Amino acid sequence: MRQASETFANLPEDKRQRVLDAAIEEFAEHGFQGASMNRLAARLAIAKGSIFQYFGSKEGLFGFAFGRAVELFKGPLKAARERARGQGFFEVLRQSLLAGMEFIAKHPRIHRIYLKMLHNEDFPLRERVLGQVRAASAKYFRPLVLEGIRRGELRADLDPDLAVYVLDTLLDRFLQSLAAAPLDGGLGVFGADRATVERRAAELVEFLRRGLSA
Amino acid sequence: MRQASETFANLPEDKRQRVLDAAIEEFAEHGFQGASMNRLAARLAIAKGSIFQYFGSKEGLFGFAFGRAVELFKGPLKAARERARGQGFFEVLRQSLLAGMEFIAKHPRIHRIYLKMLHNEDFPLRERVLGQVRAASAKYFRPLVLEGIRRGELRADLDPDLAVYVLDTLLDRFLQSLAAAPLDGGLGVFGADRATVERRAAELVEFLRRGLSA
DNA sequence: GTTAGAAATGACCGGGTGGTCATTTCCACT
DNA sequence: AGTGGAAATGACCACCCGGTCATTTCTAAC
Repeated sequence: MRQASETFANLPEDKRQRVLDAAIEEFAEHGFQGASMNRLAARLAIAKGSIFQYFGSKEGLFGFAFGRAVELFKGPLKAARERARGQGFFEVLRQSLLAGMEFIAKHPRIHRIYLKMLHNEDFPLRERVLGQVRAASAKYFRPLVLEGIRRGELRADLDPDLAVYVLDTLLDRFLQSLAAAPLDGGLGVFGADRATVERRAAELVEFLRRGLSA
Repeated sequence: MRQASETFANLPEDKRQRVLDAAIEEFAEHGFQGASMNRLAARLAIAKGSIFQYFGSKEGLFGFAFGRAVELFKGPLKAARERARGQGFFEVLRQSLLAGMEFIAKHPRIHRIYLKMLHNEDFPLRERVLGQVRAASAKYFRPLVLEGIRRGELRADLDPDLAVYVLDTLLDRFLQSLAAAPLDGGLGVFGADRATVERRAAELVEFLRRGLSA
């Protein structure tokens, strides 16, 4: 996370929050390149000069606002693993999906920025942020898979690399389906109510448990 | 596909191709919003006015160039299905992955535009193009799954909707991994040589065939 | 009421944007 | 060589961008 000026640090808490919220919204709607500092200032009904006084530049604002936002992601995932402790591989999987859903439901704009960042090369910090996300995912799933094999829940000759990749892929894309209609496929989870999505998540996990082949 | 002016239609074939190629490259590198008509004109070493004479607007250019590009996608997929005819569900799957790889290897910039379009709302024709892609995917996979069940290759109680979704997800994302390092996971296919990628593709299909559970 | 320092302001800057159009260049046909 | 219409041109337009900074406004201590 980049640092903001002392001026910003001295601001009252609610104003700071208002500014960061509006910034996240602007970046979520328009991406980094498309975001407009003029529009942001107008939205906030404060002078553009103030924003530059706080963060120095558009890039500085993004770094600060997004850096603060990703901090929010760490809690829920740990909680999910706690919740499902000792209930087996596939239950941990299901709980992780639910945790992801919950985070997205609570912070949809952060997720949208992440999605835009995936294929938009001109976001600042892109390499670092995406690298961290992927590394965190691998660090999360790999022990899970190894433990699953050890306990006999998963096939002994499973390729862990491939298994981690498939899990990461399916879960990440399932969460993408919640936010982007074209990725929904025939699943019907885009914009669906919570119960429907939870049911589909459980079905997906069940699907993985049973495998494909006859 | 939008239409270009008669002026453009009258141009010699090689110049038309040069213009469209450069346009695809510009959009692939910078997205729709970020693409610059000035830069494009400079690249082509022709006057900006000419481009506007041909296509009327930036949006018109994109519609025409991209519309022509997606036409190229239809052939290889049909060929893949032909090639694997009668060799079973999973062989068709493998051949389809190879066809996707081949297309991306031959037209990487078209694929990049598609990827950018996934999460960038301001592309013209976005809804229509992405909807068509998803529909084509479903239309391709669904009979494959149903046939697989009928022939006893796939579990009889498989949920076809979910199966189609998983196949679409995994294959699409595998192809994304070829083009975007952060999506590679631990797989090692980003930027890898053809043999490596083919091996990984075969492993992925094998993984699907055998399933996860013990 | 005065004052000092922090915070807010918005006119202004250079530069890039998509788009226009009067003018020039080109070329095939007589 | 002359000519008519198609094609190419690039100066120009209004607008918006990220960023600057001299000036004004606010606030709190005395």
